[in-house]
Amino acid sequence: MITAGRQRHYIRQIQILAAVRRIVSNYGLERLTIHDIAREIGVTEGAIYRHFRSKREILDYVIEAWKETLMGALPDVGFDHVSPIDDLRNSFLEQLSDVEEYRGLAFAVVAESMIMHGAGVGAQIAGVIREYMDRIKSILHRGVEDGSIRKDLDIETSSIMFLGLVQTTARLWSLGHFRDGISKHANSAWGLYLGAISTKENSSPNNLVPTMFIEREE
Amino acid sequence: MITAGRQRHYIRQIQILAAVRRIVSNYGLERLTIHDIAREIGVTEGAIYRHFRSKREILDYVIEAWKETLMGALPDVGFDHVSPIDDLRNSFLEQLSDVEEYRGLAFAVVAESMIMHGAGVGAQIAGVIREYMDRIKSILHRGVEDGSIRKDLDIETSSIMFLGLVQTTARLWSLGHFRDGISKHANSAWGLYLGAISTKENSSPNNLVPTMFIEREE
DNA sequence: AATGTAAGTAAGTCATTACTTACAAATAAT
DNA sequence: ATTATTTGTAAGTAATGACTTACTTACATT
Repeated sequence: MITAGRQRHYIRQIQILAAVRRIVSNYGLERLTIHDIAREIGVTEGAIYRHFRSKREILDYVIEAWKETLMGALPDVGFDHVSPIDDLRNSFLEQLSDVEEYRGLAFAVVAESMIMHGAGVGAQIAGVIREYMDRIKSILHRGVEDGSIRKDLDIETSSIMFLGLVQTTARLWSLGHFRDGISKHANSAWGLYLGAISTKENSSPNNLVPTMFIEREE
Repeated sequence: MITAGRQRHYIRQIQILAAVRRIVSNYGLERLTIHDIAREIGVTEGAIYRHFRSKREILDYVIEAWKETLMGALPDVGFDHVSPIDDLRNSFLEQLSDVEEYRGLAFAVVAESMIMHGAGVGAQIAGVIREYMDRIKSILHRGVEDGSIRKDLDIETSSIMFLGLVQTTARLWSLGHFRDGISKHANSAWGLYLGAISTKENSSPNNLVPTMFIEREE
């Protein structure tokens, strides 16, 4: 993407964010260099430093954006109107649709691998994941209370299974493991998970349609 | 670890493998440099090149070792003596005990993040994972045939869930998400998975003890 | 004991990377 | 219209990383 001429500060920041996503998706973290980010936008290295003081600051920005996407797929705290099961299903499908949209690698996967890079970034991402898991757990608790989720479950384990199913589906898809779209698998995966956690009554798989395909800039 | 004096070729290769594990576990892929590998063993950089022609060759060796560990946790093909459910449970628990043993990061997790590093290594690891998944799927098929696993399951999805549960448990543990040992979670996780895939009769969770703790060098 | 080889070292080369600096042009403010 | 500020470039620097080279030392074999 070549962007002629000057651009405003906040525009460039967003362009840099998009460039980071594209580079990591297509070539991996190895090629995530200031040089390549600059080239992707059509600008020189120095220009990048007009908008971020350091590479680390760029990563902070990227992680922050990822966090918002991730947490945005969850219902707001204190919003008990919708059933916990529906909340979980919506979050599940929305996250996987995000993956498909960013075609290549979801931020979930990208961030995941950033964990291995330097203590600072890793700890930051671990924190986001912890926050996310806490929210999942609280939804599961609500489900236990209203009787839609089995009492005898270990909530911790159930939340891990949730995250694991999302991440692994995303990763395998990004590795080219699936031919067709991700949504077919998303539905089947949700059915499986639902069967594992729900009280017997509502465990009727294969009646689900992906609904939450939200718009996003590229 | 400082190793005085000369060592034989194959000894050094194993030491290098161990050094790679330790470095990645403790400091991440960023610090996986020839310099640091050499220092870890107590030797100079040049010496490393007596035993491997390139860094890539070291990674190949590491991936090969990881593949053997991974596949070694699965039953041999054509070995139908043990029930499919038991096969899966053994593989599941063995893998998680591997994680605990290498305290810090299992190879499963390490390899996972290597995916993001250069097309070559990524493709290689993707291949190993594909092979692994095929084996899991064939075990699941056997279970469907002998009636211990539900007919109505999507095998692909079920295998993803299996991998996801292992990897995510491993990753969260390595991120310091759990205080106590991993085995408690391993049992609870297996119970949850078993409940999701097995025909109703045998779904009795919480009656499992981790059995497969195999010895391994450090 | 002599000799060939395997294993090791010290000191490089060369490419790359994050970041800086001195200066120029575009845009906004007065 | 003049000035100040923002955004950009060209050309660096210092550090680092993979890999090489010329030379040395330990060791096994005959």
